[in-house]
Amino acid sequence: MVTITDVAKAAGVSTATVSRVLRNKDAVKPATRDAVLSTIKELNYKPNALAQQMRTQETRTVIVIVPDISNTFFSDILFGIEECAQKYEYQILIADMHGQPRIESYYFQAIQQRTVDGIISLSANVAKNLMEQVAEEYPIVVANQYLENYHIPNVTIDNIRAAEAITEHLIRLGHTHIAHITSQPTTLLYRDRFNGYISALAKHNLPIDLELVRYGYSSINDGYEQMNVLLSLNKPVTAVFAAGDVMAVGAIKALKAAGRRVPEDCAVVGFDDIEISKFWEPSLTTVRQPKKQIGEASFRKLLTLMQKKPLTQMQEILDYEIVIRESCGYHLNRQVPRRQ
Amino acid sequence: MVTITDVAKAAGVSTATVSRVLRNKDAVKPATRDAVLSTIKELNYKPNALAQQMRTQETRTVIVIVPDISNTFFSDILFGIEECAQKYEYQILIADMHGQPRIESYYFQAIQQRTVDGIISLSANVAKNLMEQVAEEYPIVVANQYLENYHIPNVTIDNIRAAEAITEHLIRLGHTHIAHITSQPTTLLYRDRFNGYISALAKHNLPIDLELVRYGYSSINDGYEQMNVLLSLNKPVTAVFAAGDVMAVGAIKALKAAGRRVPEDCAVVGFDDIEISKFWEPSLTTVRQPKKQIGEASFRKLLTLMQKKPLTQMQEILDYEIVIRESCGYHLNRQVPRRQ
DNA sequence: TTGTACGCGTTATCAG
DNA sequence: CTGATAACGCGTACAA
Repeated sequence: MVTITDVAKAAGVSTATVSRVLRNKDAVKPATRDAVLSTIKELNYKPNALAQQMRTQETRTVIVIVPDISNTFFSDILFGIEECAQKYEYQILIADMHGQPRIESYYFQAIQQRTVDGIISLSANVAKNLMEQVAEEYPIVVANQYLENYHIPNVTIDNIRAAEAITEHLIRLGHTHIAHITSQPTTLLYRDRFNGYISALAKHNLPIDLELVRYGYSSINDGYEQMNVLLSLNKPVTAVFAAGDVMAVGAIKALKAAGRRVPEDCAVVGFDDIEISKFWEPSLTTVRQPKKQIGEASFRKLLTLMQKKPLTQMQEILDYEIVIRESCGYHLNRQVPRRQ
Repeated sequence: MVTITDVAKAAGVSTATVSRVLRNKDAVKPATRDAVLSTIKELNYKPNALAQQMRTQETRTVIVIVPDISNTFFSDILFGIEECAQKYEYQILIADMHGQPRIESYYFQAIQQRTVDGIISLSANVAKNLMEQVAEEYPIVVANQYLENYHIPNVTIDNIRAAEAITEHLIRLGHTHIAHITSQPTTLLYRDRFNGYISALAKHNLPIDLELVRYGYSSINDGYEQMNVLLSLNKPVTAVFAAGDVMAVGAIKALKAAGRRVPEDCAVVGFDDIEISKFWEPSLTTVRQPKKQIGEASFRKLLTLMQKKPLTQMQEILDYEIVIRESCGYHLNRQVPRRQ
């Protein structure tokens, strides 16, 4: 391995000068600079990043903790993060949790080992004490998710209002018996969406039937199974609000398998607006989260933290948008499905 | 920041002893070990990974270069890599190319900077000279992809035979006019699949019409557009072999949009067996690649390289499997669609 | 069983 | 403009 010392010797200068040429900052006589550059090329010298990082105490690397990278919702957020990071010459590492919370904890340790300068977590499932302790000392931003009573910077949409809005969309279409398929209520995110759903029903004086609220995790299969449970209840449900597009897709499959048409016999709406939603049949009415912007905003927040500048706001709330496609039945020129 | 020296001082021992306790290798008197451990806990000392890596000259980190992480095909391979890496206590970094080849080059540089111990590339789009030069000196494995005349270890299936097999499956179902939607022929992978397709047709004395071979990239939309081109040709096509499931899905959408039933009016088969394929309607007949095993095998190969052990075989060919679902029409109790 | 001392490859400080 | 030299935090001969 060729080091800076080798280059210095070969070029007949000191290592300091080579370093200066490399960092292109301090003044160096053009002649010596050229000499150094040519020997660098000649020896095919590559600076040892490890040594640099150790010396400067910064890695210019940020780790993003992703619950499940195969979900395009997360990869879209990631894209926003990466684009923004590139501008500021930061490198992004991706840590896929594969649903194992201990992986997140692991990376929360990693930052204490100085191998990254900051963390963006799209999960926030770490134990509260570890999270707060680490966040006190190191740059950490939580995106998409957030936690009650935590003092950790985060970026999200207003999940309560968004859930309320899409539920009201169904209500406006005439539905009065709307089911809700959601994920684990231990996650604040899903509690918010649930609350938005309930609040919309209440606002319109619709009956609230908690049996119509079904809890899965977040896979297609979970949506499928919970929809089957709903069907087995034999209740007059004419619409379903799934707290995520992936589960909505599963619900649609279950309905079709049971011989129900979507949206004619039962409307379905989702949440997130992932890539597949517009390709699905029927295409999905859903809440679009500004995924790329969530990514950008969270990186910017993290950058402020890493630069030790003051944070103007702890919590950043971005705008959502209701995307109306086929699965809600909006475009049908007919009445709401009759209750069974 | 608390360093090993701080711990040593506080515990009243030398840094060497602290280091020994940490690495749990050399003999240390139980009493002193306990003392050291308790002060470590007390001071909340975390070893600086950067310094460790610099000292040992290894990072126990491997980078995986992925063309597009939002494609579940790649995330499934990644899963196999990660699982295997964990066993050997290696860390995985994911580098998403977002279709930009220069990102791959960037990471090929990264290894020369010692920030990772090895590279697994699922892309292999780097310039040949850079690739070979780097591979000569550093541990590199190419998976899924491969290159002609390169001396770089790689793991794949036999794409030629697999393509031939699935084309023959269509032929056995009675199809004689089979189109092929594929990706850029600059990629050896797709040339192989094309060759398998041609070879199957030739073997069964079927006419070869190169106008029925359409080139997109690899998105749903590419499949959609190329299928529309095929339709506009007004040729008696009754089956389509798409060189990837994503494009197959696009083709199915185009067929449906044109009012053709799949598989009744036109059969479609894909390649890869990605997650969505079994959920799509109709579910996709395809070639299943052993994604997890590809991941595992490529990590194992890389490990051998990193340990500087001799490689028994440069090229590892894994088994594929034809997965028969709905889209090929195998389960229909009817004749092959009549040609238009 | 433990401590001393050196070096990993850089960058930054301080003289010159 | 350039060169010595001291860190950065750790692991490891070597000595004790």
